[in-house]
Order: sequence, then structure tokens, then C-alpha cells
Amino acid sequence: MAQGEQAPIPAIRRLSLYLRQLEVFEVAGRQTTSSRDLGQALGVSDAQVRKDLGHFGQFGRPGVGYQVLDLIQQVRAILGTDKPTDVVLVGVGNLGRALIAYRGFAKRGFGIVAAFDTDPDKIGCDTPSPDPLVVRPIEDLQEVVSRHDIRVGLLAVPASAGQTVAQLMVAAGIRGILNFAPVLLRVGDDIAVSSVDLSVHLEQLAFQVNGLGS
Amino acid sequence: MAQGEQAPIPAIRRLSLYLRQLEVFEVAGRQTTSSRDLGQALGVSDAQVRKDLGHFGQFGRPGVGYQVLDLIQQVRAILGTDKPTDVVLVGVGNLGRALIAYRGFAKRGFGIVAAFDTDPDKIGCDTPSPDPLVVRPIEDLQEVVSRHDIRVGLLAVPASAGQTVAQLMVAAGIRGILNFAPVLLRVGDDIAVSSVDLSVHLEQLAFQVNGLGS
DNA sequence: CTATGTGAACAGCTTCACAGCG
DNA sequence: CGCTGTGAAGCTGTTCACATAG
Repeated sequence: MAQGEQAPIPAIRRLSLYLRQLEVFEVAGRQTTSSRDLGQALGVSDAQVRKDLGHFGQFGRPGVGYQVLDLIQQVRAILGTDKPTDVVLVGVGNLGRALIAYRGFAKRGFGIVAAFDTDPDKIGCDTPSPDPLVVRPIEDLQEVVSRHDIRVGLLAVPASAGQTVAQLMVAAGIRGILNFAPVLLRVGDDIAVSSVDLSVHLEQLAFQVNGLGS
Repeated sequence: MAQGEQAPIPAIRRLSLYLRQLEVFEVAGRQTTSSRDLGQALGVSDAQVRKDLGHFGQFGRPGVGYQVLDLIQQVRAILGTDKPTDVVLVGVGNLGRALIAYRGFAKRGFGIVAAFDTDPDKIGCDTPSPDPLVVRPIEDLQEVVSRHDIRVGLLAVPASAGQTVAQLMVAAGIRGILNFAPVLLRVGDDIAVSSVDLSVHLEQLAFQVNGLGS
């Protein structure tokens, strides 16, 4: 068996896609699926699906396929999303507010339980949207993180503040950062960082549509 | 020489990072840099920097390095961002509004020149923020795209509408889509798609912080 | 001596293809 | 048969190491 090895990051990202698709199948009332079905719905080869799942165990039955409900639970357990996960947000600018209002997180079991900023003008303001959140000073971060045992934080501050704030988050106990600041975060390699850099995406597209990337 | 080959997508994304760092160097008054400098600032090896640039030509001088100003212009020309680029936004929900307000795009030469939605309640409303944009019905997309010769569009609609709207965008003449909808877009392979899937990022972090990815 | 540009070696992810179970 | 699970092969991107230019 192969699940002793370390799963590659791309496989983990796809696991997340598989889970979402499995939930679609479940809502549609399907009880069984196959690596081909799943892959076809997501633009992935059937072999890839099997290989990815194979990193974590054996979940299917030859000749039959996978039980949708069962696989959903297994994948959730692998990802650690079988129970709701609380996260914090640091940086309540335009993007931060959009993240608070974004319903997609809650659908997948993530809840922003607190928001922080350094700007005195923002502190205390109720952010709009469902379950208004009071914006707290960043000095309160550590206390909130340890009280709620929070491991993941969203970082939505300007590039100039990114590194400093990331260090504060790590010091407060955060172990994974979803980084929206266009800057390299230098943190210990026991801290997971996943970055979303919108300008990089746009410039990649600019390159591709200009035919140079034909 | 090697620049006849097809540059890998990861190399193009890094090109975008190099450009940003070069601009930082320029503001700091540096006239010269090296692959080591550049890489160190971005967490990339010096060999990687040279290889990436090597896909597009020879820009440095052995023993000396790269001229900051010159390299900036070369990289901009490669990416196609040496002149401002107009883009459109489709989907004016929370995320769409945040994208309109996001200043990072303008800094890098991208401007959202029009916003579209299908919801009659949103159409016509001035969006808040600098240079208020009137939200137009999606039926106007084709006309705007062809009049401004727009090639790139931001797609920020719910997953359920993603595929349909993407097809409308392609039909209107869009050649590159920055997709925020958590759904696979099936478009011709002459259309570039770059997707940002926030839930996938978060679930990846959830996995990593739970020690399973240790 | 410094730093680029690049073929060659390497690593890691994906695809193939098939043995084996149902 | 159909479909999984998985070694083996293949491919793509990264790192190495060095010839070469300044």
C-alpha cells in the first residue's frame, strides 16, 4: 500500500475538489460513483483520482466504485473539515470585508469568528453583513486565538504590513495563513502558508491572451 | 539559446513576481541587480531566476547582473503590461464589489472599465468607491468588449451561474478569464482560465495544520 | 573573481497499463 | 466483464554545475 508516503500538495487541493463534487452527487441522490465520474466532472483523469485517494487509504471496491456518503466522510476526516473550523481575519479593508461577507466559507464549515485591524478608525465598528463582527485591535489576537484554539488565519493587509502582521499571527499561535498580501511571508517551515496573489493571476492572463503564450 | 521553447506557467507567474520586486528595487534607487538578489527577495533560487528569464531572451551581463530599469521594461513587454489593460467584471456581489474597490489592480496597470450583472436590482446602481461604475445588464457585454477591445474578464458569480456566464464572456470576445466561481469552466482551449478557489486554499490549510500533513 | 546562460542530472507529479478483486 | 489500486514509465519543471563573458 502507498498511504505511508507524503501526499503532494496538488493532490490535497484536488481532494478538496473531489469533496465538493461528491457533495453535489449526494444532493443529486447518487449513492455510488467511480473515479471516472468524479474525474470527468472536474477535468481530472480517472487514474489521477485513484492515485490521489490512494495516498490516504483504500476507499473503493473494485468492480463497484465508491460509496458517495462514505467517501464524503472519509475525505472530510482527511482534510480535517469533519467538524466546523474557526478562523480569524486580520485586515479589514475592502477585501477583508468581502471575505467576512463571503458565504462560501460557511458552506464548507469555516467560520470567521473574529476580525482584527490596527486602524483605530476601524476598531469597534460592526462590519456589515450577517452576524456582525466587532473589529478588535490586533493586540487582542493572541487571547482570541488561544481561547478558541484557532489554527488558521486570513491575512488581508497591505503588502507593507504583511510580514510584520504574519509574525504577530504566528506568535499568537496561528499555524496556517491564507495570505492575500502581495509579499513573501518569511515564517518558520512549521507554518503553512497559502497565498492568493490577484495581480499575478491577472498578469499571467495578460501574457496568455497576448498570443505570446500561444 | 533557449527562448524558442514554450515557457511553463509557473515561470510566467514568477515573472510577475520579479517585475514587482524590480519595481521595489527601482524605487529604492538601485540601478543593478542579480539573479541572487532577486531570488532571495522572493524565496526563489538564483538558478530559477536565470532559467525563467532565459525562456525569453538574454537580459543580463555576465559578471555584472541586470540593469533594473531595463529589465523592468523587458519583463513588462513580455507580460504585455507595458501599456494599461482594460478588463471587465461580471458579477457584482460582495466579492465583485471588493474587486472593484481593490487598488492593487490599478497599481499594476489593470483597470476595470465596466461591471455587469443579471440581477435587475443591481443594474444601474453606482457601485461605491473611486470612479463609480454603473452596473450594466449582461446583454451589453459584447458591445463593451468589442468597443474597448477587451480580452480579459473577471468572473465573480455564484458557482451555479459560472459555466453559463463564462460562455457568454467567450462569445463576447473575452480570451482570458480570472475565475472566482468554485466550478470547472469548460471553454475552448484557446481561452485562458485562471481560477482562484478560496475554499480549496482553506481546506488545504486545514489539512496542513492538523498535523496530517506534517 | 563575479555573475550569466545553459545542457545535463535530478525530482516530483501524472499517465499508463495491468494484476486482482467483485 | 467493470473498476480499483499500484508499480512502472513518462514528462515537466527544478537544481546543478560549468563554460563563458566581463
